[in-house]
Amino acid sequence: MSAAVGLDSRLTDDTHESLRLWLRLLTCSHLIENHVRKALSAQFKTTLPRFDLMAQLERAPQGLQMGELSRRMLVTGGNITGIVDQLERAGLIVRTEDPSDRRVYLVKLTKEGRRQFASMAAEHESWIVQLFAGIPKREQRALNETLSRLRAQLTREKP
Amino acid sequence: MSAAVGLDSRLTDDTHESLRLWLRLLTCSHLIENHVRKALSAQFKTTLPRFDLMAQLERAPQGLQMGELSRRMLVTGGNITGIVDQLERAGLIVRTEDPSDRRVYLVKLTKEGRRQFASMAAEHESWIVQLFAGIPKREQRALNETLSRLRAQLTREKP
DNA sequence: GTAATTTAGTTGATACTTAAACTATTTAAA
DNA sequence: TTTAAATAGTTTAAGTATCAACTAAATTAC
Repeated sequence: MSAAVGLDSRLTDDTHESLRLWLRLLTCSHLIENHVRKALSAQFKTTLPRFDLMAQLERAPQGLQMGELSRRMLVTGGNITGIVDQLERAGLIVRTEDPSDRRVYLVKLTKEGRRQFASMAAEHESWIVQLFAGIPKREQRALNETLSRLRAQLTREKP
Repeated sequence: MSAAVGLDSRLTDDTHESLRLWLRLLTCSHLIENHVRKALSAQFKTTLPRFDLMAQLERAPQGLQMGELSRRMLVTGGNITGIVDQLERAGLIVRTEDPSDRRVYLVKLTKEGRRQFASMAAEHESWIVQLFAGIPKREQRALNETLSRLRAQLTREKP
């Protein structure tokens, strides 16, 4: 392959569509992530990974195993251990033992965790709505539909 | 890490469109990022940030300042210092002094850096094309167009 | 022309992340 | 049943990331 290609600026017409798309996707993700991270830090003195983990638990009131958190958040298990440790130390979540399988923890939000998450989630949603405000709902739906198919494809038939 | 359910499972219909869109965007980014990171590690014993930094330099043969790398890669300056240190130690890039402004370094690829990047870039592009293979070109163009507008919006009127 | 401010880059502390090696438990096989 | 294999979670080392505090150099203001 002769023409070496760059990451996001100076892309010419002959550049493959997919590569350009990937770079835009990555750029948009980083921009939004950076915005949300700063806002979470400024307004709630917390971090994005902690917020994400609490969001997972909020949606699973029965609790989630460490491995399930790892799969849902797309990060490795060791990572989950660290974040859970911190949130547990802060009293926002608890590891519950499973009597039927002693290798397993069921992680759940505490009452205080649910309370704090509720106030953060409302703010978080309004930030996101703001950030996407310039994109018409119709287009957002189309984007959503395509990304949904992309995601299905990316998770299919893996090692 | 295994094939994952993803960040956006179990969302109900009443969830706002923008929030759902954001979670899908993030999930797709992470899935592709994870794939590329593993491939870079397995085939070239390198990392995504190092590859990204070299890609920036490949497109700027005149060299880039540390601060310009920071802005383009959407990461903080201290981070750039660390990655540049490593790539320089490996002989793939060099810090060049700018006689007209002694605070500044101009960072450039070495000959060996260009050589290594060329072989990685070709592979990288083929991975990306593969990952997007199931999305029709027409849709990729539409997605690209929307993301381009989103990006413009997200970067407008900032600090 | 000197002082104050801004800009470029680095450093240090802390947190996030991966991969690989590890412990403990459960399941399957012999 | 004893052993082997698989699974759940943790630990460790190294890389990546932020932010805030720092040094050095260039600009601006007076």
